[in-house]
Amino acid sequence: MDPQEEIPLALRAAYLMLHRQSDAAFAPYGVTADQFVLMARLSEGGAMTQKELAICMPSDPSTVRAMLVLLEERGFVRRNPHPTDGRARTVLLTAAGRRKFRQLWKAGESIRTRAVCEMSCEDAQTLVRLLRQYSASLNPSLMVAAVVNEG
Amino acid sequence: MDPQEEIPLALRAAYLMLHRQSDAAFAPYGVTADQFVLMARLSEGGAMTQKELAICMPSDPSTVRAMLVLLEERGFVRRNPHPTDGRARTVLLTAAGRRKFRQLWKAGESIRTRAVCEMSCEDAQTLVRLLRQYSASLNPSLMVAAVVNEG
DNA sequence: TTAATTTAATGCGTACACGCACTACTTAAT
DNA sequence: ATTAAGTAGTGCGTGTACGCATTAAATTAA
Repeated sequence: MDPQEEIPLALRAAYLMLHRQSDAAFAPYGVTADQFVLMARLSEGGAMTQKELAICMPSDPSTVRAMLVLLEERGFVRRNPHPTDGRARTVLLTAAGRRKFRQLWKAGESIRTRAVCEMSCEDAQTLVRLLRQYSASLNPSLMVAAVVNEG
Repeated sequence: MDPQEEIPLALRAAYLMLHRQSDAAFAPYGVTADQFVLMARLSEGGAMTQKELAICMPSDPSTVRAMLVLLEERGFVRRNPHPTDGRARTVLLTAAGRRKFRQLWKAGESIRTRAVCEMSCEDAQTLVRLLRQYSASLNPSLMVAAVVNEG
C-alpha cells in the first residue's frame, strides 16, 4: 500500500502522543503544552504583536488571543499598546513568565530525552527536514507558484 | 543547535497545517478532518467497540463518544448493544455513512496528491517510519521494558 | 483630502482533545 | 457465592483550533 497515504495518520498519531505527554509533563506546573509553546516563542523572540506570535507558533490569531487572555490573568504575559500601530498590541513575558518558563523547560527535559535516546541525531535531522518539506508542500500560499508553472 | 529539540515544533507545525487543509477540503461536505479519520477507521475495520475505535484512531474515548453522538444524529453511524458484553456498544457505518465516506475519500485526494508530488516514495516511507519510531519512544506503556532493562 | 482597501484585534459559535468522577457491567479472587 | 478489582461508556469542565463577522486603525487610490 502507498506509503504516502499513511503519512497523515502517522503524523496525527505522533502529534497527539507528543501533545498528551507534554500536557502531562507540564500539568503539575499548571500550564498546558500549547501555553509552553507560546511562552517559548516569546522567550526567544522577545516582544512581538499577536499577529506575529500567531504566525510563528503557528496558530490562528483568535486562538492566540484566547491563550493570551488566560496567561495575562495569571501574570505570565503582558499586552501593551503598540508604539506606532494603533491596531496592534505588543506581547511580552513578565518576570514571573520568564521564571515559569525556566521551570517548564526543565520539566520538559524528560520528554525530549525520552524521545531522543531512541533516535540518532541523523534520524532526527531527517525527520525535521521531511516534516518541514511536508508542511511546505501543503501550504496553499505556495500553490501560486505551482499554478503559474502549470499555466 | 540540537536537531532533536526541533522535532516537537516541526511536528506540531506539520500536523496543524495538515489538519487545517483537511478541514477546509472536507468542509463543503459538512464533515471535519477528524470525523473523516473516524469514518476511515470504521470503513476498513468494520464494526468495533468505542474503546477499540478510540485506540486505533488514536483518540480519547470521551472524544470518540462526542464525535459518535454527532455522527449518529446525522445518520452516518449506528451504535448497537454488544452481543456478549453488556458494557460495550458496537459501532458501525450506516449505508449513508459508507456513501458519505466514498465522497470524502475523493475530496481528500487533492491533499494527498498535493503533498505527495513534492516527496519521493522513499522519503515518504522514511517519514512514516521515523514518525512511528518517535511515537513509540514517547509511549509510556513501553517504558516498563526500559525501566526493567535498567534494573 | 476623501474614499476604498487592507489589516490587527475582538467576539461568537462549533468541534476536538483530554482528565476526572461516576455508573453499570464483567472478571478475578477468595 | 460473595467480594474485590477491573473495564466500557457517560457527563462535565477546561483549553485549543478554527471560521466568520465586526470594529478600529492604517494604508492606498482617486
